[in-house]
Amino acid sequence: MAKSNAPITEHLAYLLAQANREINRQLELRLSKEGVPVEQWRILKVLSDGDGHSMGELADAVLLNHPTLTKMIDRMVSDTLVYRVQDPNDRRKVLMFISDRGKVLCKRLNSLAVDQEEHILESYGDKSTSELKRLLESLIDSSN
Amino acid sequence: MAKSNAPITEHLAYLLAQANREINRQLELRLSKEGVPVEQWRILKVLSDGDGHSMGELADAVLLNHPTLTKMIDRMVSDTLVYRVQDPNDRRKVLMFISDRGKVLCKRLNSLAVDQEEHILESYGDKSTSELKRLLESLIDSSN
DNA sequence: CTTCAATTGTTGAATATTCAATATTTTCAA
DNA sequence: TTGAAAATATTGAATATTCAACAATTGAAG
Repeated sequence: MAKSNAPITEHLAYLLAQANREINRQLELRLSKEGVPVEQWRILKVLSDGDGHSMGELADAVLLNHPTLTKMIDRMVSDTLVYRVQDPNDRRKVLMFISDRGKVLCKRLNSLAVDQEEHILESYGDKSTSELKRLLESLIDSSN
Repeated sequence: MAKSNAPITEHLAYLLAQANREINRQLELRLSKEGVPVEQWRILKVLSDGDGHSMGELADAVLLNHPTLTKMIDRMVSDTLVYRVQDPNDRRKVLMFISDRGKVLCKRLNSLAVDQEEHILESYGDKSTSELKRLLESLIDSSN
């Protein structure tokens, strides 16, 4: 049974927030070399399969609320990293695509992100990393 | 070696963000019963040892930037959940204390938070939960 | 068919967060 | 002891996020 007087550092919610904050901060630092926020990297990465993704789909995938995504996409359209196309099959929907410029940027960002993953692998270890990933995936699964 | 074309769902940074978002959303939902944001629960919990904590210390502990914490504390002071005392030993510092009202509220919040932990234990399992906590702690350690 | 509910995306106002600058106090070296 | 640098917290302006309302389209029941 969980104790209600346990220090906050023993709560799973807190540990997740703390770990996320730290890892995200590191990634942010690397991506800032290209002046791109983490969320934009996520967007480019999801779109880099070349398919069209609706805003709703994209919002889920990149962990952003709809209005926040809309405004971020507005900026990225201005920067010609992505573009909107009305879905011909369902005209309520907007399909997002990555541009050539977006693809080029995404490649550079991917390599910065991989740098970080490798840095984590070094200091944290191969075994721990893959075990942690496995557990996180299963936690996410069990929460739906 | 990490692959730069790996889907975003294989990045540790992404899995952490996703898990954190989901668990935090659930906790938020429970705490909303008392109309309190997660960060305020963290603050009350840290202060509930009865000691005075400086703003800097508190900001670290509750994972908030200094200006954000200052403004949140302003609200909590208005609600008489906490109060400020100038540190007599170092007058640059402000020591934060929890009020009696804050303590009462904190108890109710703790039990909501424990509800959630127990819900996670049920659906995710005892073993996985403690193993995940262990790995998260060690990741955080290795990142400093 | 028509109408009403549901889905999808955007907007504007309200709210919250962040960045840079500031004020105060302490530390420490000259 | 003095003066410059560091540490601490707050403020205000700029930015970002969220909430609720909206517009457009589709789906589906009558």
